[in-house]
Amino acid sequence: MNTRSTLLNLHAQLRERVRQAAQEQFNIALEQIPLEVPPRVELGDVAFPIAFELAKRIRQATGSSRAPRQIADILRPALETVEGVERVEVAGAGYLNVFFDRARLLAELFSEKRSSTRPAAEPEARPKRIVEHTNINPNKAAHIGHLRNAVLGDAFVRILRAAGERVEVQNYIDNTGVQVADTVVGFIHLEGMALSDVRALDQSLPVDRPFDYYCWDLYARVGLFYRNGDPDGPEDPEKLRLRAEVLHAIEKGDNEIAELADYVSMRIVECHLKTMERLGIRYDVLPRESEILHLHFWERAFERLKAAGVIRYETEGRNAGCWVMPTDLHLGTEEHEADKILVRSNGTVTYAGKDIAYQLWKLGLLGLDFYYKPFRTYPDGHRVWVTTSDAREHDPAAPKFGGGTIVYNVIDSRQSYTQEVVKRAVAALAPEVGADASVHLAYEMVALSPAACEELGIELSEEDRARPFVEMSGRKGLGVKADDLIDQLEAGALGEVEARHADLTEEEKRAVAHEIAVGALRYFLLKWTRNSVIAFDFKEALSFDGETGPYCQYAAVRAGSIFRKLDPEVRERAATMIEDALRNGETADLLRRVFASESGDELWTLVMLAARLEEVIAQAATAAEPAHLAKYAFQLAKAFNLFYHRHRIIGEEDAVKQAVLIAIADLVRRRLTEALNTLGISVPERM
RNA sequence: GCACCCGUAGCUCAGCUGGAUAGAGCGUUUGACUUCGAAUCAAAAGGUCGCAGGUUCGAGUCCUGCCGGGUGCACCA
Repeated sequence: MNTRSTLLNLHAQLRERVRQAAQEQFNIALEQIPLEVPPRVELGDVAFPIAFELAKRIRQATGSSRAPRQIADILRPALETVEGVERVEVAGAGYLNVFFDRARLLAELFSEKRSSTRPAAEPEARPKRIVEHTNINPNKAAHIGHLRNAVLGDAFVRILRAAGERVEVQNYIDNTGVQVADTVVGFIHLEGMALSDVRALDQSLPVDRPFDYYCWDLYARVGLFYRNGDPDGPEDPEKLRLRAEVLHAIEKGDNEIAELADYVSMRIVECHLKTMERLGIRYDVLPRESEILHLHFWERAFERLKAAGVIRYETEGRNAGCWVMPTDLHLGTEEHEADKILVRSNGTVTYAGKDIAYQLWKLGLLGLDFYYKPFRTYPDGHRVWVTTSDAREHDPAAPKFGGGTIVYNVIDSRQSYTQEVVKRAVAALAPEVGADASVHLAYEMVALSPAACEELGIELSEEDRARPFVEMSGRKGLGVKADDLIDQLEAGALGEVEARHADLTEEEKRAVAHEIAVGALRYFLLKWTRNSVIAFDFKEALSFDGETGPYCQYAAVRAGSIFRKLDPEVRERAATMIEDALRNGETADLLRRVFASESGDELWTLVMLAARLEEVIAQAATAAEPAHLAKYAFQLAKAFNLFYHRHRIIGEEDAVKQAVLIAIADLVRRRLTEALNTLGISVPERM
């Protein structure tokens, strides 16, 4: 188990007392004891609205009614004797409001010197969770929609790890799909290139227009090519035949086209990983679709699906000759079939089928495994592995991948239906594992605001202009490339840094600008909840003011600068005094006096907010919603900025008050930094 | 047609398993740098939480029905 924080411990004790008291006083067994934070600090630090619930239960059990306030009064003594509680009040219609011993709690929180290195006790012993994210088709440069996926997935990974979980990160590579085929069609039929030509071209490209950028444009040209130059025209069956040929050759393998496709796709994967590393996003393993095919994962899954009666062969009707999985997810109509086709009448498997096989492997239910070889090593030594179907290439040093207890798939909510099919198929094959082991971590798309389209020089129809957003389209080359956006953010941040810190070296300035750019971008993508469509707007995304990453970073930097300038002796004396309050009642009384003063409530509110970090991380992990943590980080930064504005720490003359201010600033600095790190945002020394 | 998601301040969005007087950012108006950094802070204005019922001691939150918007329902991935 993870080391419990001071605050969570107190919560647990209070809940237990409520449970006992309800049992002893009213003979009622409570399953859940809701605990809430009162709207204002004058109403206490935590509140239990449990008397209302008990009033109802007592009436149901005995027929006699008791006033909630009276019930709360009876429960009160049980809470008052908990260590760390100063007093308990009954308020409103029957709330039990608990007030903590501020001096004691501050001292305890201050002494938790663990910050970001807090060891989650033996995560190795925890059941493995797998998070799959990024999953970009390897045929063109990444755009901001892909970034939302990767940043969301990566933040979630960090949140799980902060909560003490063991996590494996996978990035699925669809290297044999239609989109790769399209780019390959471009090289062969539009450019007239063979593998050697593509290699030479790749070598000759300028750094600011690398291979993935080239393919971005080429892919858009292929889209036009299929439609004979008219973006809104019909697709030409003759041209589509070229795609089918290429796709077939890729799937078959062991030929020149497949080699070309392999070069293109893996070069693009390299580009994607480079882009993602700019944002601090890394992976453990890259499972590839080519291996799912060549190592016959599908055949194994197919046999089991047939044996279990999960799928059936259609002999008549529209789906004659296909293997389908019946579903009741929606009703079938003339236009739409209710059943999901897994094997086409020509014998080939659909995406959903392959995904079922892959999901079974991820859960350790398939009974087959990939071979693995190293793909690349990050500067700190962390290695990413890629799958291979060639046993001779297998590196025995490879860790054991797959076999997760819970698998989170970070995938666009537009794929909810397919994900539901996959989940149900797995649950039908392995009822002991069930549907809950497969989690679709769905999120809404990133679209473009009309203003963003204008800035990109995209012509909008009357109709589109009236809409709140316009969907991006890789096929049309319509979108904001990830690296372009990061470049713009870095340029903007560099300008701000230069204006403030002319004394830094070029290298230092660029490093700080990079941290700010990453902070801005990651926060921008995380501040929205998952089911909110992001209408991308340049002005908003490039802003460093208001609810942004740099705002949060700035608060932490200011806190840091206090400690850079604070006399170490003063700091040491303050720490000694605060810790002494844990043992010495007189010292504790001195601290209590500070909290009882005019600004006491305001100071305490900040302490309680900072104390809530673990709770928020746990909640973000359970809800799989990093936005909760992002909102919290902003709230904490905002509260700190207010504190910073109202109190002079270094110049404070009252030694006791100064000690309290120092302890609070230190606590908030540590908590804010940890919250930001858990979102993948670092805090520079200066900015 | 069916399924899922969303309607909260001028705009963009929060609102944890139902809880006390519905909150932020942007924008608007007005103030605060001789101070540990103004990428900051403060104040003002801004709301029938889409509409109508229901459950509950209590509903922005849960249920039903409408209205409005988005997405999906491929022998694409």
